[in-house]
Amino acid sequence: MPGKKINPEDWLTALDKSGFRVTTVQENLIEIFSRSEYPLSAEQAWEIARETRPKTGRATVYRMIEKLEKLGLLRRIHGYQGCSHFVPTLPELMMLFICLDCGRADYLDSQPLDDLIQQSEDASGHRVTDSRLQLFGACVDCQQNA
Amino acid sequence: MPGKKINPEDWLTALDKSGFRVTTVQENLIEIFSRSEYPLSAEQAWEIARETRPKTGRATVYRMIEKLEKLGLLRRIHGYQGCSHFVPTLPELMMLFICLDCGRADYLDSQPLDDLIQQSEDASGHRVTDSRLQLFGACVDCQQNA
DNA sequence: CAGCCAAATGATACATAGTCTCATTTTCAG
DNA sequence: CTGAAAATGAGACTATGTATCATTTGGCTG
Repeated sequence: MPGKKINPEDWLTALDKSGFRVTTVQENLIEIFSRSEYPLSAEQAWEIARETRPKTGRATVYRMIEKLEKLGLLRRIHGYQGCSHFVPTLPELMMLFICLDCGRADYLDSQPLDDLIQQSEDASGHRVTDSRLQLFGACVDCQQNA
Repeated sequence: MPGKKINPEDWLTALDKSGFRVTTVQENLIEIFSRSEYPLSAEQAWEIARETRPKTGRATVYRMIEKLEKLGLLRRIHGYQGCSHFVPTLPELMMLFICLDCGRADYLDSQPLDDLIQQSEDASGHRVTDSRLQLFGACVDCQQNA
């Protein structure tokens, strides 16, 4: 379902270019986030990280997430229940669909959202500088298996 | 800016009709939520509640919010930073704009959002059962004062 | 390649947000 | 008015996230 792939190498390059040091912890965490088909919470990422590097500290994971978010590589999403899960940012602006059955995230074309925002700005007079849209429901696969 | 008003009496009636008991704590909290122009967090509501009823318990506020949410009177929104603020639900479906300067919430017509969702369903094949959209930026008033 | 310094890390204390429990109080039907 | 059920308040507890600081690490310098 994800369709789009992220290359961990690119993330490490981006870190390096931004003046940050490239460490083994970071390689590990980047690997985890970029490979996951599901939005991960910080705690989930920490758990997975300790499978291969048991001494990984909790704070490191949070710091890393913050860093990746600032670099625009990771994007915070607001799940149906929880509020802090993360998915890799795609080069194109996209909006997210989350399947309530299998939990997977699917990226959708955001052009319609851009149009909607434009429309709302015109109608209300407010200036919109940021937006959060997430759609929830049953994905194509889960509809068939139901 | 809010434009729409909520009548506390209606909320109490709704509680009563649903078989819940009507208490003074609830009256107080309903008053607080229905009067506020700003989305309130549970902690904020608790703080305000204790101004007039110092002994109000924290758990009571959380329980009350849960109840009002289940009755569809209160709606959880995801602020720009925080993730759990609440606004009164309006009879019509509406989407929210939050001003990043003054913090106020404005309700916008949600028809365009319905159309967008329909469009996304058709394009992706997923079935959308719920959505969260919030717009952030500068409201009309704050743009003028800038 | 050895040494140095700043960045990154891990451990842990702390902070914040929210839940659970239970004894006491309140509501309201009879 | 009275009793049962619901609601409440106090505080212990959990989960999630942040701050501090001594130690380790990466990678540049000579």
